[in-house]
Amino acid sequence: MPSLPNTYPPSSQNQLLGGKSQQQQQLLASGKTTQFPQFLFNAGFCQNGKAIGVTQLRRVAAVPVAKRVAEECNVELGLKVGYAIRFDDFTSSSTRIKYMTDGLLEALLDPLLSRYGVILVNEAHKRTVHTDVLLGILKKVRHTQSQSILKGPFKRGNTNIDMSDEVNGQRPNTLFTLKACQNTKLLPLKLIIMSASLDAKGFSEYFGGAKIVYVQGRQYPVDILYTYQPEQDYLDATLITIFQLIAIIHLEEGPRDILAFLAGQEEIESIEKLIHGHLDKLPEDRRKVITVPIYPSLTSEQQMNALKPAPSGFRKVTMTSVTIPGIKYVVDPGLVKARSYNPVTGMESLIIIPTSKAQAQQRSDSTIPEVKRCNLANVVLQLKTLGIDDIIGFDFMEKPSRMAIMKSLEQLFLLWALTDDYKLSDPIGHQMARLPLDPIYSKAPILANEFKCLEEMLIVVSMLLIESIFYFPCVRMEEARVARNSFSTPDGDHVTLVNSKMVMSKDKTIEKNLKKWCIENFINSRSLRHARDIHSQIQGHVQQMGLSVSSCGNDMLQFRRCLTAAFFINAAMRQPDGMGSFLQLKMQLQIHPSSVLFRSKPECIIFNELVRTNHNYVWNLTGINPLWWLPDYVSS
DNA sequence: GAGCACTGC
Repeated sequence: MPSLPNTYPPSSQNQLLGGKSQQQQQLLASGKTTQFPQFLFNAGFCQNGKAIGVTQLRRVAAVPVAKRVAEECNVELGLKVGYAIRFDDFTSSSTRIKYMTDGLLEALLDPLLSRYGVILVNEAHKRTVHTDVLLGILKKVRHTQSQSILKGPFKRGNTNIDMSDEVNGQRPNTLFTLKACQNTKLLPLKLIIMSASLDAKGFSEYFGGAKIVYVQGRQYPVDILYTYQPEQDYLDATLITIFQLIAIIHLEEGPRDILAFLAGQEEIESIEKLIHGHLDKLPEDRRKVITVPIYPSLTSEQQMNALKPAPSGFRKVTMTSVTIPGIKYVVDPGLVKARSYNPVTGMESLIIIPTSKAQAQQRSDSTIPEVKRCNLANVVLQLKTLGIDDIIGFDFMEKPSRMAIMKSLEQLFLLWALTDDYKLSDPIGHQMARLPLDPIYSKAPILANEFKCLEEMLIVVSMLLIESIFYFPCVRMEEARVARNSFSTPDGDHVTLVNSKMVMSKDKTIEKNLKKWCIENFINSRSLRHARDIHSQIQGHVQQMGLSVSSCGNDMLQFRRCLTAAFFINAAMRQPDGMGSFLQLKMQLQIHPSSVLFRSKPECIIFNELVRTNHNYVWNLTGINPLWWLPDYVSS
């Protein structure tokens, strides 16, 4: 182990990567998001009543950006400038600049996007699933349009921002209907793909050699210092760098906080111990350092406390796995934990990988697009809804593996969302596609409607979609366990979630002192808000679909049968040496210690989470009677 | 006997 610096100035041998914060990056990006659409509008791209569509990755970005542009244009929001995000459409027939989240597949309503003259795809380099699907659809729209335009009386547009042309020799589009545009007067849709320059070539090639325009961004002065080579023990290297920085900033005026990016709670707790271990060896006057851990499972109050300034004379070292604004020194070992999905086993695991920034700078390739590393069931369902049946033949910018596509088709088929010939089923497939959930969760309320336990299922689905509402601080673990046990039942985790339903129903006696009640019961109030939000959204949807939110009362046997029918894909039987699963999974599973069924020995279970960390752990599980699993039994 | 962090439809 290299020795820690005790003298000024410290050696620069072990400086790790320091970078600009996400907030700064957003500032850099804001000009093109707010100004560019206005330039296009002023240049006449909204003639003939056409609109400019601008995609955003996040709901929270779409709304304020639209507000700001409306202000700049001196118009009321919702008129010339508007936004559309799921559950919230703030546009009108006069809207000409429309901000929207990229997952909003407008093509559902209008396969040729004929209302739009220009579509700006923002932050395409992030390569979210939605971006990739959107690009594929836009390419298809362009192709379909060009086919009809070539036949029609209109010439192609030839302005200097035309960034897309069709690939020569592409086979004719047979999937998108041409009916909508036959005999109509169409000008070609302009596509502008905004991306970090490293990836521009890939997008250009995908759109048949589209023109690339480079825009110089305004840079914040950020010094980036690297280690000479990758560190074997990155925790140790991080520790050394933190103490080097403490030594440097001792001489400086102004803010003295240090932020260390770490991959997760475990690493944060380790480094905190290491820091204190080292501080104990230093002379009294150099021990004025406070350490502040921040990770997602802390409550928001604890996270807010962590952001308070350090006492005068103290240096503060914040160790985090989440982004925090206003920090001057950043130590970033460049590693994150990421979910990875194995389509063969259906297994997700948490792996530590280099951050995309480090990847992008060290090699010429960029991050693996999300579409190549996630469960595609939802993507396939959405594409089927758009009438795109040939998923294997869909022109993704980067194709997911055939195995991954087949696996999602199989899953959708098992959920009865697809018919025997892999077409969207009616009504189940169509109903499932209307719910903004992964297919396994969108099927659950539909089944629960038949089992007359939709009220219970809505609570469970909302709770399964969020981080747990039960909060377990290390120091008061036993008290927290007692609090959770007041809801728990030997039926399993799902029924335990149902038992906590009073927090969802906004019980008046609890609501009055909600904050106090949450603290006393070790409930994370932020998670609770999140769950309530999702609950009311899904409830609104299923009611619109005509399902009745009825309750099975105390009949938890009935509810467990329904859970079995909904989540039968994830079932496992107890083996002599632990939990071994059947169906497509052939691996040893263990019940996660956070489950109420940890230590109990159910014969047969269904579960919602399977993640490989130290073991293959399942959680959110319910013990079932294997007979319920049989198809005849489930459907009767 | 243990929990990566972000989104979106």
